[in-house]
Amino acid sequence: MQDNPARATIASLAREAGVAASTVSRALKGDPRISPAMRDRITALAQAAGYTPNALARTLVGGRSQLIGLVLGPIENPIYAEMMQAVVAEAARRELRVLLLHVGRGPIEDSTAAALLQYKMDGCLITSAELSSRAASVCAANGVPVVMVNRVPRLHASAVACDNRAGCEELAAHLLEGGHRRFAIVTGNPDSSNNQDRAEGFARCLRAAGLPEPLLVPGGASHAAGYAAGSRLAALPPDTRPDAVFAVSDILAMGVIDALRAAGLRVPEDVSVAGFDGIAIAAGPPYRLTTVAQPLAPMVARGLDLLVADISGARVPDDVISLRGTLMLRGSTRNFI
Amino acid sequence: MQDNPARATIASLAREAGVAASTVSRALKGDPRISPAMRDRITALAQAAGYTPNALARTLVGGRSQLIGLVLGPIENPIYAEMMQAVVAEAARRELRVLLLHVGRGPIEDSTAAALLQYKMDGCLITSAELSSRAASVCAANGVPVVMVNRVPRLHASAVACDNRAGCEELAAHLLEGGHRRFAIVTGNPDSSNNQDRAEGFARCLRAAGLPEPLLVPGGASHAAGYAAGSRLAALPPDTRPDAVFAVSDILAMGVIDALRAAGLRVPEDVSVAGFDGIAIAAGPPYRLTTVAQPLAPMVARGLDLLVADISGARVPDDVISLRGTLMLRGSTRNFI
DNA sequence: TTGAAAGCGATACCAA
DNA sequence: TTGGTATCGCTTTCAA
Repeated sequence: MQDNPARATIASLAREAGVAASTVSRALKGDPRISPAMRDRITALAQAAGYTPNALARTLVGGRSQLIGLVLGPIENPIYAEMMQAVVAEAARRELRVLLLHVGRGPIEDSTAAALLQYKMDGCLITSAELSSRAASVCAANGVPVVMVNRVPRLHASAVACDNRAGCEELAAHLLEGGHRRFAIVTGNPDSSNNQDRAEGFARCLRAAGLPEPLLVPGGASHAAGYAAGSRLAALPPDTRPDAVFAVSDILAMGVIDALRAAGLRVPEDVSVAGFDGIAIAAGPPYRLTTVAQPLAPMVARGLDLLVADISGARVPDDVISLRGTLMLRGSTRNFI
Repeated sequence: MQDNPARATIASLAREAGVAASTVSRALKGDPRISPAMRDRITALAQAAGYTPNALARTLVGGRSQLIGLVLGPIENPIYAEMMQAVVAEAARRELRVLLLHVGRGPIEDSTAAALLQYKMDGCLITSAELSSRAASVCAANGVPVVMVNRVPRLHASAVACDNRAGCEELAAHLLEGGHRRFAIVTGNPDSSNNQDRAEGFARCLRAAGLPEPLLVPGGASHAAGYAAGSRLAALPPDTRPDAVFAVSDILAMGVIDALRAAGLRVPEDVSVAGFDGIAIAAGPPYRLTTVAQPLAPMVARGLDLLVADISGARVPDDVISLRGTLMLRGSTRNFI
């Protein structure tokens, strides 16, 4: 079924049908002022010839490219892979193609950022918690619409993120009700707004409940960082050891749990551990992690809607959308009471 | 720094410089037969105007689009996220852009497959172990070069994969030397050539060593599947329980370990467990998984080289490249002797 | 309802 | 060394 020999084009179809190219173009996109007979004839011809429109030529004329760029966070954290999957699915639903711009840490290379302009991408989705982002500034400088997912907006841009505050409140309330009184918070990278919000939001709830300041343990963004933090916690004298640990991300929490257990402590019997994100791998054994699950698909969907709106010229005034996460009560935390 | 107001084009630069468009085009790409003076002048102008070439128009003329499609396997397995990162990095190095075609299980939607043609992608990289692949047949039917990474070729296409056989031999030899005699193999999805090769390759070594057939436990492609398999192993009467388990992928092996431990067995003291892939998350505690690490970056690099060669018309006769993995001896296996 | 022609941005060929 | 022009595939006025 080889048909390399010159793909069919509007022109070739027009020749074959003995009509003008414009007629073919119209017929193919269901222009109302084309006779049904003509439309059917052309459609059949196109079908037979295996015609595929050239999206590039179409874009050149002045239309949209239907291409969006995607900047992805560090893949050590499975949340980004899950996010990517959601993006691909939701984008496909909107007939958008996803161009991978950058993955992981480190500044986006100039050439990659340039691609954004060169390929006339309609917009850009930035799903990274890291603050820095060359792509963002390139977009801003060139009027390319941007939407941030999973982070607060920098520069001016719309954003959709999980409601960190509400999530932390629910989680904190649950742990407090469960009888926990000595808390530790394993923090994330300081350049991530999410991490800061979550640590701060959680701490605020403890204060509101009249508890002393929680122990702050510096973490990071990986299992290893969580493990290190967990080791430090495990090394604490039993009487100062927390009875509940909140790690600002699931991947961190997994590391914490592993370290605690490696040190002979039981989770949740000796220490409760909770996270934030809702990644799949942490749901089952051996973690059964209590966490706040981010509504990934809805977040991405809203983000794309915002992007599409912005692309369409609807001057959305830099919306910032916050979606509620879902508290997932699982086996890594317990009730003392 | 807004400069939406009509981006600079070759034509606008030509007008500004008072020369022909063709001159600008040549000057910008360092055509040898353009006067240094002219080149400098135009380059400066372009710089000042913030000129960015329109890759779409360039492609339309007949050149390559520098766009390649990427079909990614199920993201439950971290190996695919790591692979994606390698692809983005290696592609960038070759000035190629990566269009995300499909992620995870399920047939690639028609619209996505169509994008392959519509956007004039130069080629396609398929990094999935699953056999089915709509993208592959679309490519084959339309003469779009394809290279498979991490799977053997179907249809005709080049491929680069890890040498499953050699890896399994090394691993098996190590475990045999360590004194293990009763083996179990946790298999993967039957539609994955890698999984079959690995299970078969490992079993062959055992036979060669004069051991009885290993216990075959059906697994899958997820931690959960591994956990289920591990649970079945743990439930075996102690005298029939294997002293070494080989899971055909790391993510499976992790599940196996978790299940064994949950059942009160110690790894590696009671049972050794080894995997295949070399994913980052399994390297550290609590798994410290002994495994065969796939040379991801080299695999992807070779894959792209093959693809680029094919695109350039060098009729490579469907190469199949096999790269050696690296045996990583870690704490999940032990030596009895 | 259909046709003809202009043009999107860049390249390449043929002249000069 | 530089200029003009055709062309890639498609859309979109403007006519007919």
